[in-house]
Order: sequence, then structure tokens, then C-alpha cells
Amino acid sequence: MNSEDFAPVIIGKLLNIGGMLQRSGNQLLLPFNLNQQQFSILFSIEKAGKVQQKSMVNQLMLEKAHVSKIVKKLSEMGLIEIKADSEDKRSSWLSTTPEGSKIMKQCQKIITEWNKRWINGIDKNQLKSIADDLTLLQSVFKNGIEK
Amino acid sequence: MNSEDFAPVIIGKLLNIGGMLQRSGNQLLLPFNLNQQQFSILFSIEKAGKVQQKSMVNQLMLEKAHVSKIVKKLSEMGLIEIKADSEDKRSSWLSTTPEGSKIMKQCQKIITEWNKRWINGIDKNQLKSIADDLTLLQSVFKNGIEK
DNA sequence: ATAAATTAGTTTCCATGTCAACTATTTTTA
DNA sequence: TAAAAATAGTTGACATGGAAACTAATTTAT
Repeated sequence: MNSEDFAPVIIGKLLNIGGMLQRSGNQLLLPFNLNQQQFSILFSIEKAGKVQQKSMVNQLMLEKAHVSKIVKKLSEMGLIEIKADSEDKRSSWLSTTPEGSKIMKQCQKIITEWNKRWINGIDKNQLKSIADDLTLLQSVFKNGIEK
Repeated sequence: MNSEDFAPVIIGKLLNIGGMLQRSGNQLLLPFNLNQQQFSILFSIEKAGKVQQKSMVNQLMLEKAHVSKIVKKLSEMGLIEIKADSEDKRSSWLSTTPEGSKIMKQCQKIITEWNKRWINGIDKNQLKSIADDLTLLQSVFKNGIEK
């Protein structure tokens, strides 16, 4: 078995796992009226302190229209605050409201519980090696595949 | 850093990579009027020779309603054939038409080219270890996380 | 053997994700 | 410095994905 044979297997599994995780995440976040993507945006905002949409578009590799709509929803839900950027009138700064932070903590608690269950039985060193592998793949796919 | 710290990192990366691959796949398959999910169903049918919806629902962990709609679309596109199951009138057997097989081959050619580009520079042994890691994760997530 | 439960697949409704076109602003360049 | 290009974000149209309710057939249990 040579390198080219592993590629489709890896892609297939990544797609399959990604889909399963997305659906599990949606289920897990249902009580908060958030889905996995919305959570990841809220998480990014919380983590950054304050952030502009463009940086999330670049980091998370999402459609800007998509991010825009999620930001709108999160704002309407009262989870984030939008402040005009004094230096660039096209842009604005996003940050979580106290309510948003509170929801985040609740979400993370549930997710942590869920994580504990699936890592159960997997060796710590293997987890580390998986994380490293995924870091590699992430950068490979993120930087785009050149012609 | 202990096991619990790796979990959210791994999940985050898997979700991110899964999303990127899905979007790349959709782009790649655009000329064929298929998206990544539709392709994966068509691929499953081609690979199996003949198959029923239920087995794809179980293997790919997709919503049965979703599979049903994709099957309808593929059939309307003339890529698959639907034959009644003589033993169970609720069910039917799916198989690719010659046209479907032709399209599949074209898709796979493009995907193979794309794969060659991203595996470029990654060691074969590392690819093998990534594939093994993903097999583990796939089974962990597929079998569901028990309470 | 019949009623109840399960299973395979479909349909409907609705939220979501994506694309393209758009506005407004900022940066580049000629 | 004025025109052209690029950038940040929004909007509208449209296909997709998912939950629930549904039909029809099959299996299980009484």
C-alpha cells in the first residue's frame, strides 16, 4: 500500500467524522438554541476578547456571509455586543456580553462532560499524537492545495 | 498537559478540517452537479454493486430522510437505478447506471489529482498512522458516547 | 391469528449554508 | 489626487440538511 492509497481513506474518514461530530455537537447545544457553527463563532469571540468578522473568516475558513448571519443571530440573542470600529467604518468589533459568557461556560461544561466520555480508554500519548497529526492536516488543507 | 486538555483541541480540529474538506469537495464536484454528500452516496452504491438505503444510513451515519432525498436526486439525474426488492416491498435495491459509473470515474480522477497534491511532502508512514488514528476515532464516535 | 411494535422509506416544514450581487469604505496606482 | 481596485460586511435567492410526522410493509408478541 503506497501513499496515494491512504489519501482517499483519510479524506473519507475525516468527512465522515466531521459530519458525525457536527451532528453530535448540534444535539449537545440544542438546549442553548445554538448549533455547532454558531457555538464556534461565539467561542472565538469569547477567546479573542474582541475580534472582527474578517479575522474569524480567515481563521475558521468560513464564508463571510455565513459569519455575518451568525453574528447577527448571536447579537439578536443578546450573546454578543457589536461596537463600531473608529478606524475603519466598514468594520466593527465583536465581544461577548455577560450573558454570552455565561452561556459559553454552560456549553463548555456540557462539552467537557461529553469529551470525558469519548476519551475514556484512549491512551494519553495517542491523543497527543492525534492532535499533532490533525494540526498538520489542518495547515495542509487550510493553505489550500496548489495546482 | 493531560488527556482532557487534548479532547477539545482534537474535536475543534476535526470539525474545522471536516468543514474545509466538505467545501473543497463541493467545489471539486461542482462540474458534475454533485456535492460531497451526494458523491459519497453514489460512491457507496458503486462500491457495493447493489445496496439498500438502510445500510448506507447505518454505515455513513446519515439521516434516512437525507439519504432518501439524495437517492431521489441521483435517480432523477440518471446516475442510479432503483429496483424493487422482491422480498421486502418497503425497500428497493440501488445500483449505478452506466452513466453513473462514468461520472464516478471522472469524479475519482479529479479527486485523485487533488489528493496527490495534498499528500505531497507528507511521509508515507505518517499517512498510515493518521489513517489508523482516524479509524479509531471513527469507531469511537460512531458507536456513540454512552452516558 | 391478530394486535402491537418495528422497520424502510417518503414527505413536509423550517433553519441553515452558499453564492452572487450589492453598499460603503479604504487602499492602491497611474 | 482622481480613478481603479480591494476590502468589510450585508442582503436576497436558492439548494441543502435535519426533525417530526407520515405511509406501507414486516416482524414480534400475546
